[in-house]
Amino acid sequence: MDILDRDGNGLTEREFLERYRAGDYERPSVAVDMVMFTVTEAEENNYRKLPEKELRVLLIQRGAHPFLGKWALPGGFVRSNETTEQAAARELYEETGVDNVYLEQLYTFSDVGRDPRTWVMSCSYMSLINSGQVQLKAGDDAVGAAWFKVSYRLLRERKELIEGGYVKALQYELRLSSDHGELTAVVERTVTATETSTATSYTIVSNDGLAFDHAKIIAYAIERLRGKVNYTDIALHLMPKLFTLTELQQVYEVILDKELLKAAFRRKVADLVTETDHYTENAGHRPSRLYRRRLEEL
Amino acid sequence: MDILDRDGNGLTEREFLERYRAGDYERPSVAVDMVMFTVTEAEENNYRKLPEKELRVLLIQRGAHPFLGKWALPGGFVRSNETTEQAAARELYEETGVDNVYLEQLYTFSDVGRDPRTWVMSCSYMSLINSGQVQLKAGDDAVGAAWFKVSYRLLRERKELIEGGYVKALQYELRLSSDHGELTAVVERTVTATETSTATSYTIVSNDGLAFDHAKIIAYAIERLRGKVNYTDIALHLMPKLFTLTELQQVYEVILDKELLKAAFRRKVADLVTETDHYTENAGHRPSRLYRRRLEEL
DNA sequence: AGAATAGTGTCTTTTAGACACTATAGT
DNA sequence: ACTATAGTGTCTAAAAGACACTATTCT
Repeated sequence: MDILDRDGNGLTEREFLERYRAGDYERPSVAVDMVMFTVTEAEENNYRKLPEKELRVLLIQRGAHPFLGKWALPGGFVRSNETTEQAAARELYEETGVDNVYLEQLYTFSDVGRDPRTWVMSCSYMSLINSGQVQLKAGDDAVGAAWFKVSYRLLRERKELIEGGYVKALQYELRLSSDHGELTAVVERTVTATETSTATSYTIVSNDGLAFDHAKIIAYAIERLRGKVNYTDIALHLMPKLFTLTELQQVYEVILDKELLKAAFRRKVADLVTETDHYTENAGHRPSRLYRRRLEEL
Repeated sequence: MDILDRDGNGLTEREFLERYRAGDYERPSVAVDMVMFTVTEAEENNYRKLPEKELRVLLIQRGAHPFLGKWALPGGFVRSNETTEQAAARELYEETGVDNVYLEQLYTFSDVGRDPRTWVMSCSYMSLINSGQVQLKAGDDAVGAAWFKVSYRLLRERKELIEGGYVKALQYELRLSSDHGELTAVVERTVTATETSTATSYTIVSNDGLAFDHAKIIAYAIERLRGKVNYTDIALHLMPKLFTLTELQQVYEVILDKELLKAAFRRKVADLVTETDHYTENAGHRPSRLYRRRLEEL
């Protein structure tokens, strides 16, 4: 054994690890919180009109303190024999029974006091579930879970010059609605730029009905989703196996909260999809070709 | 007090919290690991030639087990009265004496066994420090810290069709060099796409000289940096207060490891910078206008 | 003078935006 | 026949790529 492998106490790594005892300093609990998105269709009474798409997020009504009765993101604590990713997949499966869906780590929230019980950090994940994979049990009150329709809009914009830089504060209104009522929160994203730094922080300005700092996490997830929609095929994970280009466009529109031009949209997604020989039937208009997500690489 | 505010045990939230005792389930330690980038200039013997820029990352040689003698990212444990962000800023200041620099959370790594001592998650941060802010003490062996030149290149690419999808594996060679020698690692990014999901994972294929899973963290940071350079002003945080457009272009080139066209580059960064009335002097050629980062919003 | 970089003009190619036109099943 | 959507063609505007040309200082 080389002398260089021994530390200041003359121990080898193996000896060191055998003797190692975790210190007594305080450790946080680490939870995963899941922002699970799906897209659903509103009912449409006109037989030939297409139903409108809605972006929805799953929330669970808390049956215990703290935030008793408030709505929270599904989540749970990470166990010592799993990664945060595995914990997220586990929670996802327990909550919705779905497996093998798009899952992406978002951000680790660690504000002091974000959980009134004890020191808890939240490692948040976003998952995209296609509407076919999970059946929405409307009014399934038993489990206290519901899919809330998402609206996230710029409310106010403030720009201020400070010494050697500027502060830009954007307030967004987050509105979540379901049969169980409507939850509203205002989340502010503040960008502080100085000579040498740029820092972005999120704060909850007002919050009616959401537990913990979950308004912030949902806002962060929506922003990530909106950002990625434009340069990845992420939105395709929200589609069923077969879909029309108009349906896909509707999903883009509901995510971005913005209307898109048909011709330009079709050019843009052309190489994200593969056409099939199937068509829609029994609509009150010209049938539409069905596509699927392109899996062969370009 | 409304009856609805009481939980199954008849407790109000205040009563619940007063009685709350953290459970005995195991908790992880949470560390922050800092990927600190800066750009330095190589010496140039020809008086009229511009010195080449180099992207560098700060590493610390471990003086204790585990990974005794290996190089690691600076970092430390998060304390219960601070956020991960504050812990990151604290580590940054302790390590380099700089303050008020660009800081961005990257990803939380939680692989089981990533730290042989105990259960440790790493919340990683990237910081960009302008070369003027921190003086590189070359050969300052006392603290066991050194700035390593970064090279990160695609080594191998493998694509494979699997049942209902494909797997794409990209191997990158990470090469870090300084007066203290050269460290090399190969990191693989694997994208697994199926009908309903797309998952990306990183693995360390080989590793010579880096501690823990830090090769993975550095690779992740470089990819984030490369991605953001194209659509944000992030690279400007690596510049001194005054700089020429050619210097800025060199920084872009060293980050992207790719040559850029001058005219196109200047158009692209035009509204990220503000021109000043100052010029470089005593170069063996035409003087160059100096710019600073644009802080007034567009 | 000549080396080396600074800075601009302009042509081409690509991409995005805008909008109009044609096509077609189903009641 | 008419409604509502499907799908394409084409013009324009903006952005990116390519390259050549002129400008300027210091040794």
